[in-house]
Amino acid sequence: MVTSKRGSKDLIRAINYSIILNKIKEIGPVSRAELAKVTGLSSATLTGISAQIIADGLIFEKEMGESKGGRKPILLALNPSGGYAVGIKLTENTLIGVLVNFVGEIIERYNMKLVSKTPESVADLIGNLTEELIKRSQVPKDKLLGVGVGAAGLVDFDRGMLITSPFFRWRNVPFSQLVQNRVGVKTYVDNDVNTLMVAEQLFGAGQNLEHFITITIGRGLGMGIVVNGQIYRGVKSAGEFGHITVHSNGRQCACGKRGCLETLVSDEGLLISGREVCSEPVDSVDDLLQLAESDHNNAQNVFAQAGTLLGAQIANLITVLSPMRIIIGGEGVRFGDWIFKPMHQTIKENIMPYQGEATEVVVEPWGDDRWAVGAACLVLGEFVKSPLYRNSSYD
Amino acid sequence: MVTSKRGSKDLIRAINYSIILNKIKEIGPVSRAELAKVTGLSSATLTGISAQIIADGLIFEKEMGESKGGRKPILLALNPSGGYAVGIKLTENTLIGVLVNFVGEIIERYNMKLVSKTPESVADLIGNLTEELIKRSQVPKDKLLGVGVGAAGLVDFDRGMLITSPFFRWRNVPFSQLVQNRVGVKTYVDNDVNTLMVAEQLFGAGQNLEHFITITIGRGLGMGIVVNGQIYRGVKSAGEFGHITVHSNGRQCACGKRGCLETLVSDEGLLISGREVCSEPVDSVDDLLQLAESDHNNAQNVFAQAGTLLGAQIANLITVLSPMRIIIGGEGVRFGDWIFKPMHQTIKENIMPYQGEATEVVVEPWGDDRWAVGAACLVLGEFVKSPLYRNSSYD
DNA sequence: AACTTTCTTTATTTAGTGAATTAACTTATT
DNA sequence: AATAAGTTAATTCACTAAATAAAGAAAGTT
Repeated sequence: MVTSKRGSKDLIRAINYSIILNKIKEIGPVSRAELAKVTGLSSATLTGISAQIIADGLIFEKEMGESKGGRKPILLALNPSGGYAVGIKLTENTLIGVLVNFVGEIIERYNMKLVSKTPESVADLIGNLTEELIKRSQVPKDKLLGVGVGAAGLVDFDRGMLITSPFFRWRNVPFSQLVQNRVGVKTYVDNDVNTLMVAEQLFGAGQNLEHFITITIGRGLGMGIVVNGQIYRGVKSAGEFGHITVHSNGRQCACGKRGCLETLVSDEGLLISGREVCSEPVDSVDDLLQLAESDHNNAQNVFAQAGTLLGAQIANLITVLSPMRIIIGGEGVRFGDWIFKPMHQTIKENIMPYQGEATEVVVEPWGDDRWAVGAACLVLGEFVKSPLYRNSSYD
Repeated sequence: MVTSKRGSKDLIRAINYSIILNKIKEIGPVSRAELAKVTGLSSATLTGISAQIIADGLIFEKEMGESKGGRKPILLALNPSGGYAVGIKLTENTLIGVLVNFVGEIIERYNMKLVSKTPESVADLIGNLTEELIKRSQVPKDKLLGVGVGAAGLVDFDRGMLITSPFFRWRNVPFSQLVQNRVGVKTYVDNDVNTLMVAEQLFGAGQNLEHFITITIGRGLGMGIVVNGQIYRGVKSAGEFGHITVHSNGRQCACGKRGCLETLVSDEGLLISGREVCSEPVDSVDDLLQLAESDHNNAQNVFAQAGTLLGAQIANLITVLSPMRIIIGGEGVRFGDWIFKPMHQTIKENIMPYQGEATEVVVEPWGDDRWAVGAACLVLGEFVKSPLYRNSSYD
């Protein structure tokens, strides 16, 4: 009723191209014959389209398979060096950069300190960082498929606009355009949680899931939603999970409201709670974590209460959205059982008996370059995504 | 990444057929030339496909338009008598039936009392009701496009299964198949909130909205979600809004949990709350409503508190999902400002300053046959829906 | 009579398909 | 071991159908 991408030969091609590419990613290495079987396409079509994807460099004839009593199958697989993407996480003072290959493996890492914080100078520095990554990795420049940038704040992905940016006080900056002008390749900008989610979707715990949710715990409390294999963005930035109201007269939040979940479950929220109940000096959440691990009861309770609150809200999320999986990530993953044990317990107590059990809640191990890898996956995603969900046209 | 409907000539045709049919529904009566312009299809294609839709009886050449300095345009419009659908709402003791035309207008109404409550006898009675509706309306039988059934409880739409049914204690009943065998036309079964939502989507406040949410207040507290123009169902029945936990030690709910929103905001919830605070006899929510309207302070507070609770949860919903619109319907709409004024107030106080304002919350006027009309719209929706979102295949 | 706008017809292009063909094996038989 | 028969994989080819551009017909206005 809303979709209006019109049917054309190019669309057919693009759809089938994408189906085949995705199946190879999913079950490859795999023969053309097998692909024809699982996709329902004819073997003739498979010959044609696979030739095209090979010409595009995205897949290659990797090896011969075992014979099943006849000619040996030629197994097709994603070509790791078929293309590369640069991913950059924008933080308050630093650009964290990675260069990944077509299967999401990190080839090169490099960070740069921000000196000036105007949009132009940050875009320029991203250009420098991109060039540095390419130089160090010795990847041919024309194999760079694009640059992805992940940033905190409200982002209009389709227009590549940073609507608000907490660190820089920018407003409605057409950032992807700025970067694209500098680097000369297609550039995507998205909210950092969404970048992380795309990484999970392509190469992580979100693979082949129609619906899943990602929640990140760290400086803030973020959330991303995938519905029918595509990121759901709502009219204006869906997924502001951290700004759910849990206490109508709670702590003041930076968003302007009071009692947001984030004022209790986030680095700063935990820190404040910790200082309220600990007589020891608590300079950071890591201090608080240390206290908890050295058997400090009040510190443990701070994490436990945060976990309980988080669990209650996640349970409600499950009740309303019934996702296949909820993936928890972010720097806060290091709080471990102190927070996640009570969280799981509370989820269990608050979901519906039959309906809620269908959702799996997993805490993913965390690595510091995850944000940046996610940003790079924005680029890769555009190649793997179904054309129906893509912004770019093809006719 | 998930979608796998393969590209074929039939798919192109089906997509463009659907685009044109929808555009005519949206902006018709409209000329072929204008349709070509807004859809991006060639005029030749428009000639071909419009001829086909006319042959199918779904549109017709309604009238001539004004000349703009050349040949007068022939305006195409949906054909109200292009097809008819029967919609049935399953309640505890009664079948509420309507027959609607292709543009959703009610042609005939009829109800039947349930005598036996086995799946087979209910399916049989639906057959009788369908035949009665057709007889009375004098609609030619071959113009009946299908039968839609709306039921409370958990429904597996794709399989047409009633997983659980609160009124009848059925379990995993393949109900659409049972009815289809009896009536001989395509039959769809869905949760009643979803049927209502499809009606809003096709002919009501949800037209041309990519994302919106429907909330129904009545015997229960239901919710439906439309994302990208399609109903979002989750893994297991998304939208159990009534079973969000609001008080961890609250009232016992029929679902097995405690403190569900529904135990406070629903006919029964209001009734219990009313009895707790009113000395007068309160036999039904309508008694309570009467008391409120005759200036009974405690009764008014019962509604106000329910409205506040509801508003707080809707605000959180907006924060997380950022839908374009939230449509509130159901029998509870008659509580009017007693409940909706505090609801709106609380929503306002609890949404995020910038993000939340993008969502509009509307209370729709209620009619008793809405449920049944919605069920009929399940059938019509299958004709208007984009083939990409449809279950049925076409090759 | 000249111009416009709407709609249809015609020839062309192109993507998928089934059937036939070629390629490259394994297995049974002599 | 040599050969034939059978299998599976991949490609080639003729065919079909849907969109399209371009040309033409229809029906107006100026």
